[in-house]
Amino acid sequence: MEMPYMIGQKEERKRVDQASCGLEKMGRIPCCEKENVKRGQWTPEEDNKLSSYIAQHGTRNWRLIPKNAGLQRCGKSCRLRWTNYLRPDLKHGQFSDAEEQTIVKLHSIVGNRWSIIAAQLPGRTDNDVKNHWNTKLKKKLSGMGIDPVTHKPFSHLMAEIATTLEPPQVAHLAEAALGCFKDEMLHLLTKRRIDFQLQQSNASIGNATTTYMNSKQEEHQDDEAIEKIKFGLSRSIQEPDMLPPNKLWDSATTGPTFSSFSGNCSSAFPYSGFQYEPSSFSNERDGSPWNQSICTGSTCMVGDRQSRLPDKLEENGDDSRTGKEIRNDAILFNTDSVLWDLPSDDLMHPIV
DNA sequence: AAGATGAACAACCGCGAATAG
DNA sequence: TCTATTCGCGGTTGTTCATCT
Repeated sequence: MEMPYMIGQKEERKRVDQASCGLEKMGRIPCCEKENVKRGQWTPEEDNKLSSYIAQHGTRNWRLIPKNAGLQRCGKSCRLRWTNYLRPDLKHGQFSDAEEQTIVKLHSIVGNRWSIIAAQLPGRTDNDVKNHWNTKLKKKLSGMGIDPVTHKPFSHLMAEIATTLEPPQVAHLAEAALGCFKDEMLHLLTKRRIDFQLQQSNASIGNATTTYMNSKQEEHQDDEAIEKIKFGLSRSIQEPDMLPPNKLWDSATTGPTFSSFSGNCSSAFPYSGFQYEPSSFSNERDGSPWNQSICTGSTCMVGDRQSRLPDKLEENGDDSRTGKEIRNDAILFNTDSVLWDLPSDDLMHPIV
């Protein structure tokens, strides 16, 4: 399917991109002739040509494959079509609960290293995993109050930030947080995508925790939950001095606080048999659970580009981009900064 | 019924790593 | 060791279909 309008846009963007990064000057060689190359959706005829050619000759030289197979496609495009769609060993159905769990677990460890994650899921490609993460899993975690980048509860991140601020700034932060998250909370709750049930009798003192519920609730319960969340946030705003120095928004304050909103996720993830381990989020051995920097999580953004492996891994000769030099999966799954106890036996393939 | 919006998936792009010569 | 080429990865965009208003 030719899409001339799209090609026009892309060419323009490419021209701008190249100009901005000096590629024209450097004389970067295009991966294929742009003219006479078809783009967009593949037709069944093209799929057949490519599949039968690869069945006979294998995937030795992607640049030659389109020529030899009689396709007006870029070699790169052929490779992508083959690896993401035509390969006979691919699964095309929905992701199972177990697969989703594996993705979340591994993402908490290796970040956006989709190829590493996909390698543990037979029949799934990195593109599949990436799309599934971006369209579903990220939202699920966010809906649970968990930051999909660091895999920490939003409340913990806020508390960590707050430790660096003076009380008046903390109040402003809480106010901003209320403004930022209010609409999303209301949306999620009223849409019944997630239901939050505040722990009833003992929620007010001591053990204020919020439990993720799959069960349906009455409309007025949603409203009540929203009101409680608002109440807790308001208290945090109005009484920042009441908050203990190292445990901002802790359950010590009466009523549900921001941390109680998402603090206990062990029964929170909507997959059977799956437990998110909030206790791992804090390093409580030194008595100052909130002192670690935001970036001590196993997946944090470095610069503007990649999430990274735990330091121990990188020290271990890891190629931070491909992960091909990772040798010791015991380190990978036992480091303190890892959120999950994922035995290496669980892995389909050792991460190498 | 029609337009708007969102979700899911497919495909493209540039970049850096790996490899060949 | 250096250079050119190829490959694979992750980010991003585009398309299609479903649902909502």
